[in-house]
Amino acid sequence: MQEKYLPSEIEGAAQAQWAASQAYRAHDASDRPKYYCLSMFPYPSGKLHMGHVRNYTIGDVLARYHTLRGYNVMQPMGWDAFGLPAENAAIANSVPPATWTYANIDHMRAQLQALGFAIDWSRELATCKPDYYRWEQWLFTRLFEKGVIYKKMASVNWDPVDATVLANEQVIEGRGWRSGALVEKRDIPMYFFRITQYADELLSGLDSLPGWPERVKTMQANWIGKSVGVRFAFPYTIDGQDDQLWVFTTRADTIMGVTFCAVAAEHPLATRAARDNPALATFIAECKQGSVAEADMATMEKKGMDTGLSVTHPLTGEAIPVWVGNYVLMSYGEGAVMAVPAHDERDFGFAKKYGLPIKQVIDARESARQLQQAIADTRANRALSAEEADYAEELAEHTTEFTDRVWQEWYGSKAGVCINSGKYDGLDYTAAVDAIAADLEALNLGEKKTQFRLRDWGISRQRYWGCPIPIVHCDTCGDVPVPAGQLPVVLPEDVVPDGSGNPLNKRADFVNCSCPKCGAPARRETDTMDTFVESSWYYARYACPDFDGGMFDARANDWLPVDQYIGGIEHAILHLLYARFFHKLMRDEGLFGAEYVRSGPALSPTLPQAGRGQTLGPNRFDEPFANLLTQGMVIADTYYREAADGKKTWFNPADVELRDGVATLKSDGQPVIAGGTEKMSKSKNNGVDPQALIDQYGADTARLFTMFAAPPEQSLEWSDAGVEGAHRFLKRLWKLVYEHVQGGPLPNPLPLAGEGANARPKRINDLRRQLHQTIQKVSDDIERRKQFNTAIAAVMELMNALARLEGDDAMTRSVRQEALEAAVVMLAPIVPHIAEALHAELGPGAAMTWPVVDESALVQDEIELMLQVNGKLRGQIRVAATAPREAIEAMALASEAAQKHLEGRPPKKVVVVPGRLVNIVV
RNA sequence: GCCGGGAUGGCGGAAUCGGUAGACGCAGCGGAUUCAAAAUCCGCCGCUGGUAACAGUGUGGGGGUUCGAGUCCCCCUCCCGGCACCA
Repeated sequence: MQEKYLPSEIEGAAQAQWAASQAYRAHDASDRPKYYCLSMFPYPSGKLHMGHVRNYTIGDVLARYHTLRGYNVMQPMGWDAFGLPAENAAIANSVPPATWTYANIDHMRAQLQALGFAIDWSRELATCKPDYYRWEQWLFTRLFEKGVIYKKMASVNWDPVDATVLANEQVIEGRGWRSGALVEKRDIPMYFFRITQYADELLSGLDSLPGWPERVKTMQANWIGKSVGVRFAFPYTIDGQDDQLWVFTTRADTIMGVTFCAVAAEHPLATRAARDNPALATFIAECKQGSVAEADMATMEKKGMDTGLSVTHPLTGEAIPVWVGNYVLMSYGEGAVMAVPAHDERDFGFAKKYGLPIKQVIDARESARQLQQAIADTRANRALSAEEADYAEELAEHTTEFTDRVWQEWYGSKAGVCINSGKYDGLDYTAAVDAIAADLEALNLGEKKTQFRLRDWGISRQRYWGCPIPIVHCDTCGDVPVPAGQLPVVLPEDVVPDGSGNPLNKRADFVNCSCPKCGAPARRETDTMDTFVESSWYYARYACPDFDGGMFDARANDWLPVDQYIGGIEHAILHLLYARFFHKLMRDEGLFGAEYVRSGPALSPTLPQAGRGQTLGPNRFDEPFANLLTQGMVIADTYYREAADGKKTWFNPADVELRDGVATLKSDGQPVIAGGTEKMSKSKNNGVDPQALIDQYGADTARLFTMFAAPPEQSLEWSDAGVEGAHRFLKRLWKLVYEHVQGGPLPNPLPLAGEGANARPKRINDLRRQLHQTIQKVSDDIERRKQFNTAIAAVMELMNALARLEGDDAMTRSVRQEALEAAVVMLAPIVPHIAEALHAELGPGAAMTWPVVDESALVQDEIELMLQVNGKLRGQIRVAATAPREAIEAMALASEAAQKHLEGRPPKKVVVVPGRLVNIVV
């Protein structure tokens, strides 16, 4: 055995051996339970960044752990290869996006391989390849014919100078990123998926996902935003025509307080009013400026203008003025809202600004008063609990008078009763909504309706580098889907975009075609699909990436669902919701989950086992990802210098030297300014190149540090010193094994486990107890808690104890062998290369299996309890592990520490928490 | 603006079900080894007072529940993620 730990040597050898033996090939036919472990595939941006290293190491730890536990593991990898950055690179360097993308993929694949991930590379796929996206096009045509996909107008950001559609991130402070032109909203036709048709199932399905983080499920539920309300109309007559203005509200109980309506700038009423109102026309044009991003809409100043038109209140018959509001969106709901300034904060602000009337119709004070009366009655009978007293106090704050001067929280409360509302006076929220909905329905002017915040998914992109939408536009036949036999519609790869519109429009060879229905000359659709479409089904294609007879074969049934999905928290809503939606679409198309004909032996489905993570129930094809782990960002320090004109130059932390709290640039020795710790990014130049790390310390050190520095779900702060600490641990581990192996062969089997503990010295039993406690903890940390930093810390503690264990007798050497063997296997998921090398040195020939806990090693006769007096720690007592409560109490009271702090006072109460502490209350 | 998270020593973090706050690692300090340095090994290390024993104090800020709160409840501040065309 080598005395020195040489990472490059052992890592190269291990990787070569894994490749030669196809060690990580997932077997389609196996009698072992399957474990499908998937990390979100990367966008091939050029180089791997630390976020990737972290993501894929987490996945690899779980994959390797389950392999050691006897599962048939599949861990695939691929490329989310379509997208905007390739077009940006093309504009900057005049390279076709395809060329750039394929070069990046080759580079990043090599980097992933250097990190030693247990990936089945035979399943690799890239979404920009026709053999992948042809099935996306095929599914599109089926869904189009089924009506799941439809066409409608939608708003986009339009750059009038570059004559191109901009992504939201390309709009900076209302201007195009390259041209600097003021961005406008423009309506263009787009294809939409009817995701709203699945809204209910997407919402209720969250309940079948115990293996998902609660916060992700909450975010998705809020995003879907199911609300029950009333859709109703304000009738009006204009140009001698009777018509109706429809709105939706969740606060129908406040309908008697409507003092105006607001419509979107694009609403027909607004357009009609602007016809003979030039000022309004100008205002409407102004509303069309700016980006379509919701965050911008929500934070901008709320502006409006009177249309001069009015509609009739359906219940009171009053004339209600109609305003145009820049905050009302045509694409949301009806493009119009009723405004109740007294009970909606936004309406209140708007009314104040434009001097519109505010009419109170809800009195939350009344309900507060009733509750207070109830509390007073209770008080007369008994004392209030602390909780009740709190509540009473809170209620008291809600009894101030209504005033139209300042908004107060309780104005928006649903916990009130109607006032100033005629026949509805005195009704509470539910009763008022019911009564009002019934009256509107009787007038044929409204009904109760369930509405979702979720909108249909627009997938048309006016870009080149994406999956072509397989539609042909024919003058006579309309939009005709490309027949299956003519798929794929291949994207030409020799194109260099120039930033002004979609270059596909200029490609006659792509655009010109004949109608599949009538054969007449026709035009091919040049919009491509949202790249979220590709990432919505790739996980299923990994089961059968080589299948060219259809989207999936029977192997998809075997491997789905994904047992563990790992990716960034930034995907909590969009990607994960779209993938869940797609899964249901594909299920309903019978692509998996239905009856199928299989050839060859089947996989065993994942066995639900205690503590083995969550497994989906009987409907295992309803959801794509049984368990989800959302990892945090990788962040690092930033440093910059500011030029006279305020322009900042950012320096990479690797080029900065820190001494006595002063940061200087290594190259010139002059100081730089610390700019805080932020997400690693190109713009702040604070990225750490994983390659440099691998070159200097090896892949195992990079993996160990990223797993040790923080738990997966938190953000991870980069630290070069911390990396060295991780490397030092591996060197210590190597040395411990080296010194042990130098001692020569040991008896087989080791004389340790089972009975006879009494015959062994205490230091041996103590070490074995720690060893088996560590096995227990590490198993639980990896499998259930998915918290690897504490698992590593536990093994480090074990190694520290082992280093302190002295003696060269057979017993000591045996326990050392047992501990080292177990430690090496426990670390193997995290640092597989060194683990493999050390395992070979410790137990020649034997295959690695996860260590088993020896329960007998865990037994303890005596335990230590903390002793508190009035909740303050005052000492410890040692008691027999089996001591009864009374004996513990007596010992505690008799103890010196207790006597000292009791100062003769009699104990009022003694709290005994078994195995933990004793608290004496005086 | 709305939705979801987070805040613990000089630093990253631990404390899993309300029960010893600071495991493990980094940095720092002291020592061993060395001609010297690097590497390695050993010890100390929240803050305040004290030679010490010990005492007080301490988990972003304010209030509360409890024998006991980093953990639960209410209010506030700051930071981060998402907001439908970045992926």
